[in-house]
Amino acid sequence: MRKQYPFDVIESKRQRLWDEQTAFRAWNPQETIPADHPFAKRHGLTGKTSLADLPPKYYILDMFPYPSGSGLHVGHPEGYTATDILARYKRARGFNVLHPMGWDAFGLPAEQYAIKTGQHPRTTTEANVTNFKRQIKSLGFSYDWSREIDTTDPDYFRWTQWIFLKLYHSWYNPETGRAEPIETLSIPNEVREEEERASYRDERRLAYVAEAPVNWCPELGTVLANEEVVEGKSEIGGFPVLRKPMRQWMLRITAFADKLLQGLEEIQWSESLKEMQRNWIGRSEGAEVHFQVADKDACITVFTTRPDTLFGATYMVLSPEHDLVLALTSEEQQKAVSAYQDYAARKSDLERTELGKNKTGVFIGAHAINPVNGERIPIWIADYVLATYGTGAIMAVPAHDARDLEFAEKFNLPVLKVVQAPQGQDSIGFVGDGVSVNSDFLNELPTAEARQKMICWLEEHQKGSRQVNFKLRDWLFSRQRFWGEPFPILWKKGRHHSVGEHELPVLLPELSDFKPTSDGEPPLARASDWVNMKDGSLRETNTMPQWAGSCWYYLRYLDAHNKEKFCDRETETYWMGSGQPDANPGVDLYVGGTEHAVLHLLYARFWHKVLFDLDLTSTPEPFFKLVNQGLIMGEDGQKMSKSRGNVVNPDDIVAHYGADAFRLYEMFMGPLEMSKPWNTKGVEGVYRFLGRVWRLIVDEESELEYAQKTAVENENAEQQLAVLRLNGSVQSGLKPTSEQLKSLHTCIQKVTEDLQHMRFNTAISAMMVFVNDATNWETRPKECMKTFLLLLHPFAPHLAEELHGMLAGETESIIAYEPWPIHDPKLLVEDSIEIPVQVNGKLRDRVTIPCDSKRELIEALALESTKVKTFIDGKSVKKMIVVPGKLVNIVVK
RNA sequence: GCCGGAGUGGCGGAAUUGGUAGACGCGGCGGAUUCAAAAUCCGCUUUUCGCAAGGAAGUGUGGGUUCGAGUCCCUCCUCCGGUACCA
Repeated sequence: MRKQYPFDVIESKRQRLWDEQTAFRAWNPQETIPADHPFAKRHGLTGKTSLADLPPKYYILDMFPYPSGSGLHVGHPEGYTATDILARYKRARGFNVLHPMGWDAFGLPAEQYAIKTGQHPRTTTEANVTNFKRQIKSLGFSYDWSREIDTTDPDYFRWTQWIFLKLYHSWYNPETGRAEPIETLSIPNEVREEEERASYRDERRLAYVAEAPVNWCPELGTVLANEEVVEGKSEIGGFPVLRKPMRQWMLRITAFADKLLQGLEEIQWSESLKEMQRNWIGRSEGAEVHFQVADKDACITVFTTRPDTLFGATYMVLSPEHDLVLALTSEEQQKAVSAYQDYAARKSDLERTELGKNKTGVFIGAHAINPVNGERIPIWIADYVLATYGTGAIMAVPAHDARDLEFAEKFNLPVLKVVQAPQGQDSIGFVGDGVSVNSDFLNELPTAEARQKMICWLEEHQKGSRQVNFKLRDWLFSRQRFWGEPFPILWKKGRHHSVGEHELPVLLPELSDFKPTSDGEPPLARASDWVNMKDGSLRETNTMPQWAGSCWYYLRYLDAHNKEKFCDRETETYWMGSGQPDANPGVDLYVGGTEHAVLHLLYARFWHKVLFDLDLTSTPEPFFKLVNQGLIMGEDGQKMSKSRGNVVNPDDIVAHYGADAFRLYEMFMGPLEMSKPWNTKGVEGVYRFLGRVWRLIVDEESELEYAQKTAVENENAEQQLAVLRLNGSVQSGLKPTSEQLKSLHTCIQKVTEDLQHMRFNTAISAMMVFVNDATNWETRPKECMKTFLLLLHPFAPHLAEELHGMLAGETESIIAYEPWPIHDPKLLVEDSIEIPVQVNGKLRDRVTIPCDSKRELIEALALESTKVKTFIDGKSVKKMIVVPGKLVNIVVK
C-alpha cells in the first residue's frame, strides 16, 4: 500500500529537532532560559527569570505507567494523547506548561520474574523502561524529558523515605485537626517510665507498628492492603487471601477521613469518582451504646446508626475475634465457642464472601442488659459481625435489620417490632424510616426525631454518646518483598527508631535470591550483613508498597533534580498555583484510568494533606481537575487481553500509519471518558484525512520526484524532503474570499470550543469539514492554510510542524510556540438564513429569510409556502411560534 | 441488593439553554480515472410505501409535561463500572 505521505521520515525528523532544541522544557522560577529557546522568544524573556516574569502556569499530568514487560498497549496513549493535545494547546495560549513523564517502576512482576529466572529486578526494570520510553517517544508527546523520574532511582526514593520519616515523626492532633511534629504531643504526667513514654509516643505516630489481623496472601508471600483485596482474592494474580494476625507498619489515614471527605467538595472530579471515594471512606453517623453484662463486671460497647430501635434489641452479637469473648463465655459454652472461633479463623475472606448469607453463630452463655428497658438479652458470637468495623460488636434488632432477622429466624431469637412501616408495608423486616412504636418515650416519633431523642437520652444517662464511624481502615504499609523502598527504620531491643535524614537513601542490599527465607522472613532478611548493624541494631526487612512512590511523584516533577530538598518551595508555589490568584490550586489536569479511583488517588491525597499540614506543600489538595479516560476494548468489543488475542500493539499502528494518525484516531473514536472498541479501519479514515491535508499543501509531482529519489538514496530520505514543492493552488498574498474565511473561522471557533471542553472527537470532525471544503477551493490562500495548521498541530504535531516549516520557512518560530488563532465573529455573520417551518410540530418546509427579519415578515413568509399551505388548508391557525433564528411552528386546528 | 454511568442507522459516534435527529468517520452501493488493479476523486446510503413528486414511522419500553422531547418528569427493561454481612 502506498503511503499517504512520508510520515515515517517526517516524524523521526520532527522528534529529533524537538529533542535538539529541548523544545518542551518547562521553566522554573530562577532558571536561566537560553535566549534562543522558543519559549524565551515567544515570551520575550531573557536571562534569569523570577516568579513574576513567568507566564501563568499550567500543570498537566498523566498517571505515570508501571513499565511492564509487555510494553505499551493502546490504552496508555489514549490518556497521553489527550493531555498532549491540551499541553500543546495551552502552550499556544501562552501558558508555561509543565507536562512530565516518569516510571512507577517498583512492583511485583519484576520480582516474580527474578525469582523464576534469577535476573535482578533492576535489570528487568531498566529494560522495560527503555522499551516504554522508546514507544512513548515514538508518539511525539511534548514531555519535558529533563524531569523524567523513576521511583526505583535512589535519588528519587531517598525522598520517598524522607516523607515516610515525616509521617513517622508526626502525629494527628485532634484539637488542631492537623498533622503536627511528634514533639508537640504532650505525654500525660502519670506516664513516667521512659519506656512507657516512648511507647505512648510510638502509638500515636502517623506511621506506627501494630499487631493486627492482616490480609495474608500465601501465593504472593506478602500481606496486602484492604484496597488490594478484591472479593477475597489478591488484586494482582487473583490468589486467595487469608486473615492472619501479624505485626505490620500502618499509616494513620483514618485520622484524615473527614478531611479526605470534605476535600472532595473543592475539586473538579467526576461525580462517580468522588462517590467511589466517599463510599470507600464510608462515613456514617450514629451512636455508641454501652450494654452492661449481667452478673459480670464488664461492658459491651456497640455502634449503631439506628439508636431509635434500641427498644427492639433482643440479643447481641460479638465478632468471633472480640476481646471480651473469652472473659464472658460461660463454662458450659466454652467448648462450642472456641470451636466456632477456630472455624471462623480458618475461613478465608473468599469463603466468607461465598458463604455469604448462610448465618452461623454460637451462644456464649452470657447476657447483657438493654440499658433502655433493663431487659436481659443473650450474647452470641457470629462471623457476620466484623471485628474491623465499629466496635466489633452489635446490638441486634431483628425486626428492622435484614441480617439480624435472618439470624434470629435461624436460631429462634425473639423479634420485636419497634418501627411502624408506612401504610401497606410489613413492619417486620422494614429497614427504612417510619414511626417508633413499642418504644416508651419514643412512641409516635418519626425515625429522624426518635434517633436524636435517643442519643440525648443515652448521653444524659451516660449509657452512650453520639458517634461517627468510618469504613476506612488504617493503611497497611509494609510488604514482605524485595523490590520496593526499604524502610528508613532500625530496630534495637525490640523498639524501632528512625535512620537519620542525612543517612538517606537507605539502599536495597545486593541479593541473588529474592525468595522469602525458609522461616518466612522477607527476602531482605537474607542480607544479614545489611540487616545487622555494627551497633547491634537491626534493619527493618519489610519494604514499602508500590503505592509509596506514586503518592508524591507529581511534586518531584516540579524540581526533579533538587539534591537538598524534595522540592523547592518557590517552585512548588508557582506550579501548584498558590502564588497566582487566577491559577487552579494543584495539578491543573490529571488524566488516568479508573482503576486508581480508591487506591492511588486516596493514598496520594492523604500524603498530600499530611505534607500540607506540615507546611511542606501549599495546597490542601493535589489534583484540582481529574478526568478518567475510558477503556479501549478490542476489535471484538471485549476487553483487550492476551488470552483473547485481541490486543492491539501501538508499534504496529505507528509503523503502518504513523504516530499522527494513531493519535488522531485515538481521539476520534469517541468521547475520552467513554469506553469504546478499537477498529483499525477507523485508523485508515483519519490516515486518509492526514493525506488530504498533505496534498492540500504539497505538490504531487514533487512528491513523485521525492519518492523516486528516496527509492535510490534511501538513507537520505530526510534531506530529500527539500525537493518537495508547494501545491500550485497555495498562493501567498492572496486575499481569501469571504466563503474561505467563513469556513476557516467556523473551524477555529469549533476547535477552540471543543478543546476547552476536551471534546476531541468533534474538534477533529470540524477539521475534516474544513479540509473537505478546502479541497474544492481553486486557490488556497497561504495564510488560511497556515492558520489551519495551527489548529491541527496539537492533534497531529509532526505533520503540522513539517507543513508549517514548508509554508513559513524553517527560520520562523516552530509551530509549537505560535499563538493560537482567534476567530472573528464578524466573519461568521450571515445575511440570510434558512429556517424550518413546522405545522403542529412537524417539519413541512424550509424558508430562507434575511437575518434581521421582523416577526411579522417571518410569519408571512412561512404562511406563503405552498407546502405549508397544503397542511393548513381548511384549518384555522390558532397560534404561531417564532423562535428568532431557529424556526417557525404553526399551530392549526 | 445498593451507588454511579450508558442505551441514537449495518458500525464508531454528532446534535449549545427543549427548536431541521443521524454532523464527521467506517462499511456498503454507483460512477470517474486505469489495459487492469491499488490509490485517488465525485455521488448515494435510517427504515418503509411510491415510477416520481411526496408521504408515513423513527433516538431501549410504557406513560406524562409542552406549540414542539434524543434532550425535562415518572415506570419498567438491558448493558457497563464500583461496592457489598459496614450494624
